[in-house]
Amino acid sequence: MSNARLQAFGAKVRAMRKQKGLSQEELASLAGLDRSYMGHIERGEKNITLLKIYQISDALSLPAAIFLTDE
Amino acid sequence: MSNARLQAFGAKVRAMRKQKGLSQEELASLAGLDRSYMGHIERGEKNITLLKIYQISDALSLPAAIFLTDE
DNA sequence: AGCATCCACGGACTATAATACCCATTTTCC
DNA sequence: GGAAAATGGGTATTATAGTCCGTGGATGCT
Repeated sequence: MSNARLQAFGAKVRAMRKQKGLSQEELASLAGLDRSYMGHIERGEKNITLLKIYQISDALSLPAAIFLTDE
Repeated sequence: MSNARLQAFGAKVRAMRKQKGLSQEELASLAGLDRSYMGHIERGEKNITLLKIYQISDALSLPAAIFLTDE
């Protein structure tokens, strides 16, 4: 599994996570996700489901929509 | 599977689909999905994956972000 | 050097999304 | 009222999302 849109999503997550000064493991814990899964997401290797997207956006206190690219 | 955010997503898909004057079957066909699956999505019964969200937004020629609620 | 933190990546397993059917019910329109 | 179109909702199977464990490499710090 690999796709430009998934990579764009993951890159956005990573950027926002770093902006908050969190490690992958810290964000994963906040979002209630597995640490290695968070790594796969940021690398764009997984086709994440909608509710997981919300778990991450909740953990970062950001609207979920900002993680989706326009194109 | 049932959840307020999934229902909100489905409601948005339905609203946009009707605005374009399409049937579930027509939209499903445009998006390359099964008609009954589209029904489940609109009713908020499925936790859709990111790439499927894009398939639907592409079919409707709308940005994917508009289907995600802020809360 | 040694220790700690962070991340990439993999394997094995479980849960569930997604596909492809089906039939019943509702809605639409003549 | 009746036919056709549109939708609701179920079932069974396959594909894959997601979990849980580990290993190794890179970096920084004392």
